[in-house]
Amino acid sequence: MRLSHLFFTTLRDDPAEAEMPSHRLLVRAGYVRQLGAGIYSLLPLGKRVNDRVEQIIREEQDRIGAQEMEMPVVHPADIWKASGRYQAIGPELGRFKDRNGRDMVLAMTHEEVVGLLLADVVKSYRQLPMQVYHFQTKWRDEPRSRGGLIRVREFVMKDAYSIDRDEAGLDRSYWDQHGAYVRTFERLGLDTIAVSSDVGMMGGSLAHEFMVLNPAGEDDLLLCETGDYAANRQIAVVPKPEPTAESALPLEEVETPGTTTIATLAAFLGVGQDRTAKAAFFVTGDGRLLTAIVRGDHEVNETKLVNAVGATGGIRPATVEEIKAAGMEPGYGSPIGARGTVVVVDDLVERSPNLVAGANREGFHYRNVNVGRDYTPDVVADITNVQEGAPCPQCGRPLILRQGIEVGNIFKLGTKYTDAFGATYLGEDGQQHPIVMGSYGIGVGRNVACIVEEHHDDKGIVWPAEVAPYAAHLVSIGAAREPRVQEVAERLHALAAEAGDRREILWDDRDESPGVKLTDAELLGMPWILTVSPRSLGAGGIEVTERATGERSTRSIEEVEAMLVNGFEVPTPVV
RNA sequence: CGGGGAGUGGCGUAGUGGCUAACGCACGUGCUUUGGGAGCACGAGAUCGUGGGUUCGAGUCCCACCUCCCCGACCA
Repeated sequence: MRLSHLFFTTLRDDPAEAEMPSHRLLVRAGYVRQLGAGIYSLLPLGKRVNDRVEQIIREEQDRIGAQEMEMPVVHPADIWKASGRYQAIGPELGRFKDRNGRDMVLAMTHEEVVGLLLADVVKSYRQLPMQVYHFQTKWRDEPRSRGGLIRVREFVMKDAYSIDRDEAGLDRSYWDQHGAYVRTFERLGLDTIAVSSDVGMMGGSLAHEFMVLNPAGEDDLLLCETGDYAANRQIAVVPKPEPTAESALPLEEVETPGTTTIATLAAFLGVGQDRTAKAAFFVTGDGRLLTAIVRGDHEVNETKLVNAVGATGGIRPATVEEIKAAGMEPGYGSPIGARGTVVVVDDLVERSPNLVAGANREGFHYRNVNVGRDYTPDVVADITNVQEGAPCPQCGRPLILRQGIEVGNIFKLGTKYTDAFGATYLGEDGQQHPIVMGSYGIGVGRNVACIVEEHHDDKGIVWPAEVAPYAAHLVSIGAAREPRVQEVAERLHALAAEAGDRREILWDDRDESPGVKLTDAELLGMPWILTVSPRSLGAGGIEVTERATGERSTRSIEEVEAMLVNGFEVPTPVV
């Protein structure tokens, strides 16, 4: 490809609104352009990287026997009503009406369509197991997109679905996908950690997220240095220390002016924060007021809270008015004397005697509050965040807290969607059985961004060879003075084009100064930079620079021709 | 949706009530230049986010709205 004809432009200045390196570099180097919040166009270079990433994902899906297909982006809303998600999911689900006034949906994912197809296609156990997948655009009207391609509203996802007879089959499919993911991310040049995760809106029984560690990541991960524990904080559970046994003391109201935070309260009373209980207030999608009680030195984990009370529509923080309407005083709140609220108590608080808690009166708290005696919980559950340094449940070493970006996930769905669509198969026993499903997602664009996050330097992008849009970047210098430069460049360019798509090179044939061309070559990030100039020809051929290391050497024209045809390096085969 | 910030040629910015809206980059033409973001000359390119208002006069002040970015609640 001749750069003079490539649909792109580079920017000398960093775009003002790009903060993450991947966003900044992909915009500056002319790979992507933004259309709106969380909506991006892929320019030709970006499209080629995207296609390379897709191809790697495709090869690893095919390797485990998954079959590629394609399902629509626009769905009749009926199928989402049938699964219950039309009602359960909020405004992030794109909805519109067609010309006949029928409710329609922009797909966020494709479990419903798969469930419906299974009911149609699968009749017998003889057809199972199977896996299908597709690359398709998803629309998720996120409350907030961010980080360039890291979190967008419209994106292409590889979503795969496993189709099994039973749990044992699902387990095999699940771990097949796990293996495929490990190989995929390795080939993409991404260091990932598989962490246990929440099943979220998908429903189901077991899930892992593949995470790339990145300080700008949106998920908090708890990791053990030995690698024997890795979990998303949303679901991480570690044993809690047993509170010291004490007999319950009489409830005592104390004046605690101006102590609306646990820190000020504990300091005022001269007790540890672990001897206090704090209340947090939320409202569920179906309008229930939740009063969550955790120890003062802990924080509420909203995912666990949602799961503890089965809040399908999610939760939001309660307003001051809502809290007061239940007879509680923000800043001095507790369930004591409250009414019309679901009291959810952390299991540690339930076991902890004689805590300080709010008196529901401005400026007052109670000492010696005991669960069961002074108020009655509706739900007792683990609803706290695991904190950094908590003991690893496997080996007891202190856990490390890191931020991660989710580049892929795998879910054991079970029969949620096949039940919804009556997808059953006739077993060997002559009976109908529900088909058991799993679902497996990888966000393509997010992976592109994460690759840049991991593979760049202060000059620009440094693509791993397998995903680079072109095999090499040819820079011709001084062609006006020396006709041979142009001849050699023409020949190399044509030779590479004939060698096939994966061998094609980008030739900067523009009439630009050497500085501009070399700087752009580094910004664009092809793994090899070939420089042809009167100087290089005088030295015996072509200067070959490895982008990642900066190592350069002069090779004869014949050597470079051989490289173009045979590849600069053989991609490491992944077993 | 809450909090913070920003909308001025393609990009980055200056301009905080007063003349024809300025600068750098990028872009076009010509000449020079050609191994690390070249030089000179000429040139094209802006409804200053939108609508209303205040004023003799608004990019600048006021109101409303829209959009984008960042921080929080959600997810590939």
